[in-house]
Amino acid sequence: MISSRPSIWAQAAVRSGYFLKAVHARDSGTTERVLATASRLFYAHGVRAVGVEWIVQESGIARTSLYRHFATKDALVAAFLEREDREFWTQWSAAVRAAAGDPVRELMALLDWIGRRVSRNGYRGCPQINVAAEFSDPDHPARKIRARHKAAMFERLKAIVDRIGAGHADDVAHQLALLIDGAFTSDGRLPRAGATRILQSAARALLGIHPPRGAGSAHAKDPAIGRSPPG
Amino acid sequence: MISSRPSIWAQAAVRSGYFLKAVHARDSGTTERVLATASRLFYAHGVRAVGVEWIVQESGIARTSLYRHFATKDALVAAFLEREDREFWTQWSAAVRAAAGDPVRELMALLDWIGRRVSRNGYRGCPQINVAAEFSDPDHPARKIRARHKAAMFERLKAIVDRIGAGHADDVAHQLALLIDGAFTSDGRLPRAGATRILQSAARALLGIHPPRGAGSAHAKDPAIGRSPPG
DNA sequence: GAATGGTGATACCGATCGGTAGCGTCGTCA
DNA sequence: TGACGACGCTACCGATCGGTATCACCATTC
Repeated sequence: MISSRPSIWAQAAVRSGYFLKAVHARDSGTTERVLATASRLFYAHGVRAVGVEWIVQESGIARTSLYRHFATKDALVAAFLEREDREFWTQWSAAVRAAAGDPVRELMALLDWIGRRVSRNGYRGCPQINVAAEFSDPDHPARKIRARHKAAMFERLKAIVDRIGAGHADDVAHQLALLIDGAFTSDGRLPRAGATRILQSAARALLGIHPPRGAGSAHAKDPAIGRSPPG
Repeated sequence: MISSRPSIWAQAAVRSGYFLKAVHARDSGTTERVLATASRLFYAHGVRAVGVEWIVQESGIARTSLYRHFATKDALVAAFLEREDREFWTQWSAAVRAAAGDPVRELMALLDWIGRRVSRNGYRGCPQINVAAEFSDPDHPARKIRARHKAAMFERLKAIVDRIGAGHADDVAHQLALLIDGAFTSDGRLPRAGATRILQSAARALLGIHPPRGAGSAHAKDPAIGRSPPG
């Protein structure tokens, strides 16, 4: 591989959701099986470290069937990231919902969720960041999905900061995004069970909010939402 | 590649600086040529995306010579990260030196340097983070070098925060590290020429420091230090 | 002038890469 | 019962992977 991958993504990606082949009517969970296995391996080991044969072995689906559902390995990679993106926002929304109405509490609930997320066993960072770093072509689907994902995160943070009414909302939203992306790449460096505290107190400082008079850490009331996938 | 790489790093790495073969007396810059080329390609495209043949072509050094200086490709990867580590701290120290004595000004100078660093053309994130993400084996040299690098960064930040005398020094140091790692992965999302402002104002908020009365952004006086490599 | 040692060129190794062809099987539906 | 579609299996493709063996060349050193 002497040169970087050519920019053929743009044309091809136009069709049905980043190369995902049309799902056939009688499909019985094969697409899901392949995608679930590939997602797990891609996240745990990195995209380029996982060969198609490995996915075939682990999923129990035939190589030929895999290629009936995903035109190329890159299509599988794109589907992985799209799926992570969807699940991430689902959980984000759920975290916020518990505190809906009060933007400060929403933000705290969000950071509590992220703090727990990055402290999980097997957490290996944000898949969007990790995978995008493996490809240098700016037109590669992974790069585009990451860009969209991170732009969406900024917009959501910006909306919360706007509702809180702090000054320099753009800068503060960027600062919150830096904190969160930093947490994603922290790789277990944050103290055990301290990630949430560190994130929340940082956010309060950035927003100029004094911590509640009583207890030290002020968690969101609702500790639920603790499902799995990475982010 | 069905299974992850075996953990053979530990034993082998004992010898001379992560696999780097003994440099021969009459060596005339060949090691440097290879390492410089490999570093550039690894950083720009990712380690697994760059084959040895590519490095051979770009460097103009024979494949056999390359393997006389580096026992394996992984040795080259480790040497790349070690070198990035050294250059990073050299520049870090230089950035701090301009404001030596006043820890707040040191921190501001540091963040100014980082803000400019991540805004450079061709900046593609922190090589330690990027490369470590490509390997799942915790014993891989890349993982260990990253861990050491990031631990060192925390310690340096902690020392500055201690000198400033803010409360919760550990938490604040972690928060600064999150900001910086977040900036490293920001991939051009921060506003043009605004990275430094955003980092510095965040740091002041975290430290409870009011911005200087006069101008809005309060850069470190000394805009020098602008050399190249990534971080 | 011989020994030494770093270099380059070529040719090769086995393994794995992403991806495909061909064929047989089985379940569903008309 | 026959067509159809999803699937598994085997075997294969050319390309590239990381790494090595061999040998000739050339500069330095004694």
